[in-house]
Amino acid sequence: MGAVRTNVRSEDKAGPGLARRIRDAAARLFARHGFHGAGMRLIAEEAGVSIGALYHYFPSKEDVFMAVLRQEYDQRLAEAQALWQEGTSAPEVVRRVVELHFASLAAGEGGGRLVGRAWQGEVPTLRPQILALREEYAQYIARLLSKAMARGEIRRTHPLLTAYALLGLVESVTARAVAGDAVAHEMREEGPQELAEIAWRALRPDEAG
Amino acid sequence: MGAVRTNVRSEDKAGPGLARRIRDAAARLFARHGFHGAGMRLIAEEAGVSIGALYHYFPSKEDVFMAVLRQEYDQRLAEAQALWQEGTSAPEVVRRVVELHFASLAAGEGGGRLVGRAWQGEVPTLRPQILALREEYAQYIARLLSKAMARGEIRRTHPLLTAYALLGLVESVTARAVAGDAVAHEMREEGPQELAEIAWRALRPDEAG
Amino acid sequence: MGAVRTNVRSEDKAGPGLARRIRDAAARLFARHGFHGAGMRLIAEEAGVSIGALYHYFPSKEDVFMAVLRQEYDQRLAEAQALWQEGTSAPEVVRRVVELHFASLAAGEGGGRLVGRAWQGEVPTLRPQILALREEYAQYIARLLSKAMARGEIRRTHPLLTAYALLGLVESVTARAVAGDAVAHEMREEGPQELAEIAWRALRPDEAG
Amino acid sequence: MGAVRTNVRSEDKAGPGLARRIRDAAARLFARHGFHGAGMRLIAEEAGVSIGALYHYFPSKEDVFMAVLRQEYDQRLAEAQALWQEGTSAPEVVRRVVELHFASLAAGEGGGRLVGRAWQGEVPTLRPQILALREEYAQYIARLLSKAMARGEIRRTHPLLTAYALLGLVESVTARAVAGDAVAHEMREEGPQELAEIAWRALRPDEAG
DNA sequence: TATGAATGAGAGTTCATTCAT
DNA sequence: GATGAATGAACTCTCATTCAT
Repeated sequence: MGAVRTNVRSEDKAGPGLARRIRDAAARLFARHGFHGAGMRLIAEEAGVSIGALYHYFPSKEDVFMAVLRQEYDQRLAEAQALWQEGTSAPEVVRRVVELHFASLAAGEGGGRLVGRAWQGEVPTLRPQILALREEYAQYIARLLSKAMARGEIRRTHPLLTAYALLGLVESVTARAVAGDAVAHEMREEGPQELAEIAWRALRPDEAG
Repeated sequence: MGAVRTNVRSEDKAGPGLARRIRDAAARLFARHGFHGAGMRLIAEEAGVSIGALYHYFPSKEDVFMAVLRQEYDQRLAEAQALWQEGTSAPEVVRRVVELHFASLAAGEGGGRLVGRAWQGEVPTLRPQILALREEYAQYIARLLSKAMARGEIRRTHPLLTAYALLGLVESVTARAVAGDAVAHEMREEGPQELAEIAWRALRPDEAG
Repeated sequence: MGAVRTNVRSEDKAGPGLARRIRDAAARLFARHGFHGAGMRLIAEEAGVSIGALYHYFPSKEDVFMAVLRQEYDQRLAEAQALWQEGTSAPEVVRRVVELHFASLAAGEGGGRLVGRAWQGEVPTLRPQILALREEYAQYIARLLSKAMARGEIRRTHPLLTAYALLGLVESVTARAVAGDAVAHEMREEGPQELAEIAWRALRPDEAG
Repeated sequence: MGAVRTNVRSEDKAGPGLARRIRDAAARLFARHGFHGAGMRLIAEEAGVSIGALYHYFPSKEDVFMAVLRQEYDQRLAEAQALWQEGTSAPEVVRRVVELHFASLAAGEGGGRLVGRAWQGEVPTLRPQILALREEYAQYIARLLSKAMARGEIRRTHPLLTAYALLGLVESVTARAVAGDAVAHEMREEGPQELAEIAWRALRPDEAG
């Protein structure tokens, strides 16, 4: 600490100047080359700082990685929270969850891809923390599902399990959709609707009317 | 084709026994430590061969990795092929796809986890090949779905997209289910049924007589 | 001269208190971790000052080290000077030199060990200065020996050589005596007497009436 | 191991070619620059091998250092053992111990100086092992002293303590004697005789005839 | 005076790969 | 076929030091 203090007003974590620049640079490089492909030297260069500065703000490479990942999930959570609050109901909620997640994953170079990529393997040491991050996100969605179930708007399922299912559903398709071929293009077009449809059908209550 | 031929590969490729021993050792170590965590020295030791021998059978580490991955997918495909052929019908097919995939991923230490882990990231250089491997598997499932659609047993969707969705669905839940906590236990218990239910509801034809 | 003046240095050099605090902290850390084991950051923390302050008082780490060492030798000289002055005679002088040196080296954590440790190696750049410091101390003892020789109280030897011999004698045994085992305990008990005996026998005049 | 095997006939440890070359190069550099001053890169260059080779033979820098030190002590022990065996008696034994130790320390650049330098501090982690090495040497001398005591050729003292005293005596004077000035020259000339005289007087039995 | 963010050379170590045997 | 000694680029990380404030 100390490093991160300096002026407390901007965004959230990783403070003002350098720390943010480092984190953003790292996000790009981790997304592009993976954890092991992006060396500290490379990150420092991309951020335009010295290696020393890098270690001034983050105790280790793993900390840089986790900071990046945390920021990505925080952002995703914030976006998700911003979406409802009003009384939007069932099918709409599901559709929005799917579309939002899809959009944020498919979006370009940023750390977005990291989320779809890093939640397993890669850095064995970090696994518990990474899974915890993902769990936080999944649980937020699970809570939304629970409320909808309580209101009878979707059928009763295991909420957390269903949340993970929805995330995986979207991530898997997105991963295919970012490739460069014709099929990928097709998927980017139809993906959100098809997935929303799938999700909604999976969750809608039985039509026992 | 291609899909059906693949499980032959693992026979003729595996050489006189040494190649197979190496590949199996590598499968264990990659699954346990990831691509970068498992060094060539370690693999050689685990396989009980010299480094020289290792390089005699595989030109590079990446080749070892791809051989492992190919073998895993081949095995998965073979299992999938073994399941139907007879006239099993729609909900049953879906259920079996889900359960099989779930089982093979959740199964302990083996290369199973590799499949759920490596399809993204980790080794950027290998991405195209890894995605191609996954595509092959996805396309096999897509073909199954297409046939079912043709017979009117499930509703019409984008088959490949749907296949990816199903894979992601299962993988995501499995990844959570292999953790050690109570929730994980719960998911391992309920996972297959819940997921099969989700999948079937997502795919079943509209009940409009 | 020189020898007598030195213990004044530690007063005027130590500045307004901060310099002294730094030097004392450094003494502890150098003694505990060696020159390379004690970083400037660590010293600053132990002293409760900023790195900036540290560099305000000492141009470099080597200067901190030399200041510590100088202070240790000054203190040792001061103690030595305080001991005689009156007409204590030969065997007593020898005994006291040995005991004093032994005691100050064996004394716990303080900079004492530094003296027994740093007079060789560790920081090649500083060797000349460290040897000079040691020489000053040795020469003080050599002068004492010379006087005793002049009075015929001890036999004639090369005074400086003999002084070094006495220092080494004590340091070597002390170094062994600070270990934690039973032998070390034994040596701490018997060390001073045995060494004093050895030294006295080595130096006493031939008994030829 | 494996590396060290290859052809088992030469000297003792550190086998045939590279390992020996590395160790000798390291001995020179550690003696000249101290443990921290001699980097692995430098050692590799001095030995004319790659860094990889260096790590092929020694697991870590500390191992290189200990190998060097062990070799020095082994050599010293071997020399010591070679000297008597016949029935040389008391004053001669003492003189030889002193002279031998003096000679081997004063001898040029080799690892000789290391022994006089490294037995304290420098690498805190290695202290126990270094002290153990020194202890082994001291105990050998202590055994010689014990035998002489048993035969009544020298007076009864604490043998190990006395051994350490003798070593320190010589080392301290040697350290001064390797400097370049006139006094050093003087000490190199008179050192052995003066020290032998000191040692003999310290140890000879009381003349109670 | 006093601070601590910033620097960057250099540290020890790893590891995929080569090649003479 | 099979070995493993040898390579060296690249890695993460440390630390004495500087300097704008």
